[in-house]
Amino acid sequence: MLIASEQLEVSLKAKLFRGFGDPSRLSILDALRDRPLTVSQLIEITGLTQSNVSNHLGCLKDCGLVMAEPSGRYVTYRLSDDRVADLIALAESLLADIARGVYECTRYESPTEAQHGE
Amino acid sequence: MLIASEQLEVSLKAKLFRGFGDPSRLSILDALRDRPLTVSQLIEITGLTQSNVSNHLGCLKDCGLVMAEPSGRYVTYRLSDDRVADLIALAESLLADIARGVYECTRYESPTEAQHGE
DNA sequence: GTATTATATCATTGAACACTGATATGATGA
DNA sequence: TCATCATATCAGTGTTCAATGATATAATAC
Repeated sequence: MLIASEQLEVSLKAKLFRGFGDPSRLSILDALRDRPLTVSQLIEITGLTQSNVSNHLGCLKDCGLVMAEPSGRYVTYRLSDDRVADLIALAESLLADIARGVYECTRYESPTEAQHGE
Repeated sequence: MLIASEQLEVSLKAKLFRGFGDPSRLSILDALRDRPLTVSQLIEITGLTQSNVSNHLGCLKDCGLVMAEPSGRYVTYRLSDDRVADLIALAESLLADIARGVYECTRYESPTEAQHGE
């Protein structure tokens, strides 16, 4: 049985993973792997709305996954640590081998979407 | 702007991360880092209910993160790939440096819990 | 056979949270 | 000053999904 301090650590780790666990946030992080980008650039690359991007960036910044650097009217965001990119790369590598399984992991989804599996 | 196939890949990656993004699932994966365990052992270690553990194991198995090995009345689970443990280890390493930020990433949480911030 | 143990499944419920739209802030230029 | 541009914030809404409780399955023991 886990003790309190362990639960807190697990909870923190889970929260960190959830930072990567949303398609919008992940596409933002993904874009920032190549180079730092302004909010406008992120909006164009991801195709998300301005407020949506801004909300997610706020979360990612609070979580320490990205850093903001304002200059004039623009704010440039970059990954705060190389390990953020490493985590995504490692996940990609893992995913390459288990993609089918993840794709079919639809037990919590709507019946309609679950039909996509083979 | 992301094209369809890229969105699908991002969506898959996000889903993979969400496998790690719940405290219950993460504590199960965490426990399995040391050694394979039966469902009963996981129930005892994590303190979760039987149906809860079983539900999460089902998801983790569908997603390819763990493997099940039935023997008699027992089912032993193990991590399906070393990179699953690697991902957790990398996240721990990253978390060690940005723990404060993640802890205070409360923008989507209740006002009471948000008070923890500085 | 019945009882018990180990695990899985399923429907329901409630909370977390992603998205939208409106508005606010803050910088630049006329 | 006012207008515009880039970004941030916030309230409202809808969806996702974790947790629970009940039930089902399947193996062992009696």
